[in-house]
Amino acid sequence: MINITLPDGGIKQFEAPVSGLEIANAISPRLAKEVLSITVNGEVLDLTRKIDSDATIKLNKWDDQEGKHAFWHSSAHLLAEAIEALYPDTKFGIGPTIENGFYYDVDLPAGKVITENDLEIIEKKMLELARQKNDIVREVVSKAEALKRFTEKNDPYKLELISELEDGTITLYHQGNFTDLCRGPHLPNTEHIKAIKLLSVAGAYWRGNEKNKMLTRVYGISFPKAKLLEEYLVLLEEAKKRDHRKIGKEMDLFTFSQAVGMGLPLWMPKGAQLREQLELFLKKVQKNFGYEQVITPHIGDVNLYKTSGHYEKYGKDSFQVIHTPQEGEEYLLKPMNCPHHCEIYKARPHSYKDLPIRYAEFGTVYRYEMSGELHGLTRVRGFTQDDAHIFCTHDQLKDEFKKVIDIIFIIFKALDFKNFTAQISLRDPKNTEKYIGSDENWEKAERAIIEASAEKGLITVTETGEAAFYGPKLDFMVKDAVGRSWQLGTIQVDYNLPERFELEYTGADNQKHRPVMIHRAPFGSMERFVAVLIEHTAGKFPLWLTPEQVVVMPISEKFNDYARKVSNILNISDIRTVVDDRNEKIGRKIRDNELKRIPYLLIVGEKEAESELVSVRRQGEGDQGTMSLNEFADFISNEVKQQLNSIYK
RNA sequence: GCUGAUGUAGCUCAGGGGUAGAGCACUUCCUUGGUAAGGAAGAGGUCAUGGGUUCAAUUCCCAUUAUCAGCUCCA
Repeated sequence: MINITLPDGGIKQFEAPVSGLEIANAISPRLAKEVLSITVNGEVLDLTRKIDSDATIKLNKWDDQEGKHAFWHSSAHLLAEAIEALYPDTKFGIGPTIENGFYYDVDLPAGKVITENDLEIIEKKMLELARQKNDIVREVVSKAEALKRFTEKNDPYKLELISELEDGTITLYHQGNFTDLCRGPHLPNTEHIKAIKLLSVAGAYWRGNEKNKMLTRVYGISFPKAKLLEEYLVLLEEAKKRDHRKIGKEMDLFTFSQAVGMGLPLWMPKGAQLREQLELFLKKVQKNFGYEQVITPHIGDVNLYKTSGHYEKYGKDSFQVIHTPQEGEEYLLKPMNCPHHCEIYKARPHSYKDLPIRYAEFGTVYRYEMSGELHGLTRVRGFTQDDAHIFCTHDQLKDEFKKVIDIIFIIFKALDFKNFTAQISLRDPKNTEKYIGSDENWEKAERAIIEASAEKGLITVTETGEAAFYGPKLDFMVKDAVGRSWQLGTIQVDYNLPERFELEYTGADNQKHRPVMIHRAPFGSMERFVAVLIEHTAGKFPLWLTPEQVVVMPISEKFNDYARKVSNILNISDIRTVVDDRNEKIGRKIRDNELKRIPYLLIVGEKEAESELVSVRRQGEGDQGTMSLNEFADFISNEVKQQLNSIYK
């Protein structure tokens, strides 16, 4: 007899060996039907694996990540089985699970392609195979045996994978006529897979290397119940409606023009208004934190970027140099603001008493992203960073770092970004020659970042070897509507540029010292930030950001003058208004869908015009009553203030 | 950059080898006088661009270009 400890601490005794499925059955037959995998002493295993000694277990169902994992992994095998049946002689790469679903990389026989239209056929085949209720059987094989089997199948990808595995650790999984090299775990039987949707098909390089052959990758998702699939598809549809490209078009925020060039966004009046509000907000915060605004040009002498080292690293792969009538004179569109700010720092001598110095600029930069990388506003070729560079002493580094984290917190709070990931990127200690700067400085900087993050209560993930070559960094990632992760805020410590630009300050000891530089951009870039903001809010911005807060609507053209007067008076109080001229021959009529995005509607007619009043309606909430202009101005300012005050708490 | 898909009115899309279609938006007129509206008429297109096949191409073929999905990349 062996003791099996359950998650609630209860212990059950079984005759060894016992399988997960048998344990589940002993608890309840219904559980046995729902359970998908088993965690035994922390290791996730097939339900059919025999346990032969005391163990702590957890039975994983659909709601458990481990359960979904096994489910989707088996679904990937089912996909491969279906493809093999429909396209004989296909060679198989890998077929893992992903956050939502699974994919399989396949190398189709010459001349065959899978297009979106074929997905439905493959889906049907998968369901047909699932209904055969085949057991999924695990087999342990020697390396020699594995190599032999896949040599027979003539599958170069699996052979490559096997050749890298250690003998004794190799397992195969069989279901029906299909066999795959796989570590598992899997479902006991394909019958659990009841609903399948193949989502897309795309190319993917074998092992992610662009020098390798491009395989066909089929993405899919599967569920134990049809209803769950329906719900997921609805969720996907909802996410698509929040796409910033769609909303940006609907709300007239920004556009792209082929005549201007790809990846070069054009901000329309309302988008510019939104962006301006964000900029004003950050400028105000930064002012409180002791930043000074600077302004630098969009181009710089090529030699500036040779000094900074950027030209050498990226010159060939970026926008090319700008020539002038003067022979030999060459300029570059600026790909970053740092060198310019270094030159500002350098323009005057500095005392340790002046530090830290914080130069901020909404600096527009140009980077030649590869054409396939461009994506709405999230990845563009010309964008504005909310950039700032802090020049400080080593001793001030940690404190400055913490202050930058504070700014990022303020912004994320202001816009209700709760689901962000903070990632600390450190250098690879085994490969220190890749990085510049002394070991001592690196250790100091890394410690400063780690401690500053910890002291700020930030939950971080740490990536070793992901640091920039000039210093460690802390990045803030936020997900868009469909779950793609984008880097927004970034804080980077830099030892490289102060060195290259020979930046100095005079210390208390009357000696020259080198300052440390912090690059930081809380939004990351205005473009990407606005994109993510749109997807988070689905275009319903907080009142303080809304491009148009109030629409004034006269009930007839007789009251147009009064409507315009109302608008002007409110504008003086910084309330962004627009007049609906629907009853006048000249002027702009506010479109219905436009109207629905404006929070307040002021109706003005005879009663209002006589005693300088407005009738207020709040979008979605109906009549708010009649009030004087001053009352309304206070009313709306209070709402804005409330929103902003809650940010600082 | 790679693989695949797509490009028809301002927007969302249908169509198809022989005068180019719808809904919404737009313009004008009418109605409506406390209203997040109603009716009628009108205007709007080198069917992404350039070649080819054809008596005839927006439609078929090729190339280019842009967009979309994914891969790769992201100072």
